[in-house]
Amino acid sequence: MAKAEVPEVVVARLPLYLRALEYMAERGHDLVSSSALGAEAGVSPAQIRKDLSYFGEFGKQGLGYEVAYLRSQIQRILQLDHCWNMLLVGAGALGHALVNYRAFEGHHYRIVAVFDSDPAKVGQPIGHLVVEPMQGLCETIQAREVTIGILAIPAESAQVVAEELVSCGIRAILNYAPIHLVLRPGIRVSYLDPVASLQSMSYFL
Amino acid sequence: MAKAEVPEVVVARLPLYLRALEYMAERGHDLVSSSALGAEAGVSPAQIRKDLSYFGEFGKQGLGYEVAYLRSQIQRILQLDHCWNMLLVGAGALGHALVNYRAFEGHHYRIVAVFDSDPAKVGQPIGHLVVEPMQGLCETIQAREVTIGILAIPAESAQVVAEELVSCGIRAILNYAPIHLVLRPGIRVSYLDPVASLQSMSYFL
DNA sequence: GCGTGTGAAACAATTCACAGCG
DNA sequence: CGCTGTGAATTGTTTCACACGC
Repeated sequence: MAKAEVPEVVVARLPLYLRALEYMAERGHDLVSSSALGAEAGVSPAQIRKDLSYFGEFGKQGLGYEVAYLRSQIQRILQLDHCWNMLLVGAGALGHALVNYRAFEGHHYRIVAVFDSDPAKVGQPIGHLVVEPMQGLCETIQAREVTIGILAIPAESAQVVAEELVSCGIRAILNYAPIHLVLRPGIRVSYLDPVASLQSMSYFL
Repeated sequence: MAKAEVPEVVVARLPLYLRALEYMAERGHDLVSSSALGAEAGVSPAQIRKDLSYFGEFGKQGLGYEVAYLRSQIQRILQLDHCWNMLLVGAGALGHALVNYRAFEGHHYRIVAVFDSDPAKVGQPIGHLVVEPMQGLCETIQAREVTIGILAIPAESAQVVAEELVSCGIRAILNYAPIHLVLRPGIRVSYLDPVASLQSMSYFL
């Protein structure tokens, strides 16, 4: 079976499977069962099979899944067959870490420009890029076909900047600012807030 | 009603409410309704009321919630009334950003030591700390009552280091390495992987 | 009237268990 | 025989809707 409404949780797990498959490929595995993949990804075998069944039939009964094939199929489903251009707002310590983060390149994501509202930071080199002033935002987004914005700025300015990104054509935002963004429907936002993660763990300690 | 099994999703939302309450307090709000809080936190009013009802009755009928009171109650529930000592492993660009991240201090989390296996990095200053060699890990954890470990290291070494942390008494891990950690039950792990977040957004673009 | 707190209803996600195929 | 793919059963989560108190 293919198509139909795919729950978001299912989509959110596909990257975990992909990651696990990459490690198994490195280790030279050709075939993998849903149990083995589950052990590697931290998910139950039944869940893996159910999740994959939303998108098609990728396994061989009695054998398991071909690592290389399943990997390429998940990449296709997640639209990872081309490189995504991203733009970063915020040239602080986190911004530096993100520009220098190697895993983006290895996974077809590329930060093509860095912006900051602080005039003192504009012009400074950061990795292979140079910090640009906010005025150039829209032009860069449109000229370089940037679809994803990364916010590494304080919560105070995040909403305003996010709106600006969206008005320029950005369709997804990776938000490191600890604030909920209110944007028009259809715009995807992912939140990465270490404090929130820590706080929910604190409950269980 | 108090106690009973609280679902993890509920606990995971409390930090969002707390964050929203902090902003409302800054803006001078004394009272807030579940709808207003929901708008700020990106959650439905009914859900907020249901979530809070797992822990007690915090609101006033016809009025809403007292911002300061609800805030203090959620802090209490999440055990944020004392400071949590954390330890960081990995003195790369991300490690630097984390040590200099101001929001930790403002929320009763504190990185008390940084470790790295690279001899070239040991001894280097990073923020107000100095990078230490891995041998000192256990001693620091026990001497300084460190309960949370942060992994900002490559995936290859994350499992081994995580096991070491756990064997020294760490009870929660904030994991930036893109790999699923297998640890004994009771150890909490939060995963923060920007690539995984980006990949699941890519599906919808 | 307004907004909380909460059972009951609706909906969603996960696990079970087994037919079917290599 | 082993392991996938999948309906059915179970379990979990969210929304509804209304009694109750301010």
